[in-house]
Amino acid sequence: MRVSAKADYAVRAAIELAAAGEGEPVKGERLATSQDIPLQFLEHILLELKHQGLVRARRGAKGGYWLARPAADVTVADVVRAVEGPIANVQSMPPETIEYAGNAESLRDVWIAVRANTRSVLERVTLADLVAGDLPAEVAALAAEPDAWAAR
Amino acid sequence: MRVSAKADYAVRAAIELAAAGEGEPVKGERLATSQDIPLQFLEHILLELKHQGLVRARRGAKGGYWLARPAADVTVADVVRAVEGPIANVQSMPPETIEYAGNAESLRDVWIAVRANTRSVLERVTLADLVAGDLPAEVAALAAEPDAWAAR
DNA sequence: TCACTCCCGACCTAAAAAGTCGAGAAAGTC
DNA sequence: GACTTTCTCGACTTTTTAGGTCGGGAGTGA
Repeated sequence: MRVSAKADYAVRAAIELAAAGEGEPVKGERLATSQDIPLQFLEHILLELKHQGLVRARRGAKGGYWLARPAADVTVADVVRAVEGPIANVQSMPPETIEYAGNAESLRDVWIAVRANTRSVLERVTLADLVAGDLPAEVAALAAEPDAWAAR
Repeated sequence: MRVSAKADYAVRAAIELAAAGEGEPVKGERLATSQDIPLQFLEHILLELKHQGLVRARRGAKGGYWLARPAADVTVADVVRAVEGPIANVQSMPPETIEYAGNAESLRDVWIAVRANTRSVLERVTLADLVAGDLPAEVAALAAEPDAWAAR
């Protein structure tokens, strides 16, 4: 039940790319320093994002990375999935494929519900939202609940 | 973004205990076979549940495990937290303690929202609900969405 | 051609996940 | 009181994942 450093890094790097806009490519090094991410690790992450078609890149002087799509069309879920694969698995199996014995039958529905609820946040927030600091109402409402900030 | 085998095992074992009712203690071996969990691993899990006050146990012939509280008072979140600690962390830090640089500032709110949404499912479902196969309306509704079953 | 920057496989280390072993300690039974 | 049963619990192992590092190669622009 946790978000890996890799996924967190990936989203932050993507946010920086979104913030940079359509202008010129951003160098890996600048992404690394502005978000305080180990450069060589970040390069691998950016490469994965590129392979997944989220990011484009050019080498050489004036090279760097940029978003393949408008920031408003890229959700946090897209970025997380690009580096982590499918969201919210149980024992590294997607919940809908698991068979539970007898009494535990309904447990599957619980994991499904958790996944659905997770997606509903991650698929709704775009990189453009994040850069603007203006999250979708439903998400903002969740984060505004004082109880949501309690450590548990 | 995944549920560990341990947490899954713990919940399933707890469900079996809930299903057994207030009668006599259930042996570890029976829990292991009915839910197909490696016995010795399960014993460690049950011990943790005991240490967290969720379960009680007695040794010897006629010994076994039982729930310390009524099944309707034990949520899935209680069980998961007993074996995994706090739910939904980023880089093993609770999201509310993380500082994000500049453009990524709002990302924290996203992780907070994800956690809140996860809790809202796990804290609402009790072991009694699971045994009855009758989940709370909000959770059942989430699991009923056809889209929730799509692998992603 | 040269400096720059991404590309990418190989490698590494530490920690976590998942599970096993074996001795011991309480509880009930005969 | 011996015996059996069942939980207790620390130590150990094994496998996988997380989170990196290294170093060469290859495309790009000046």
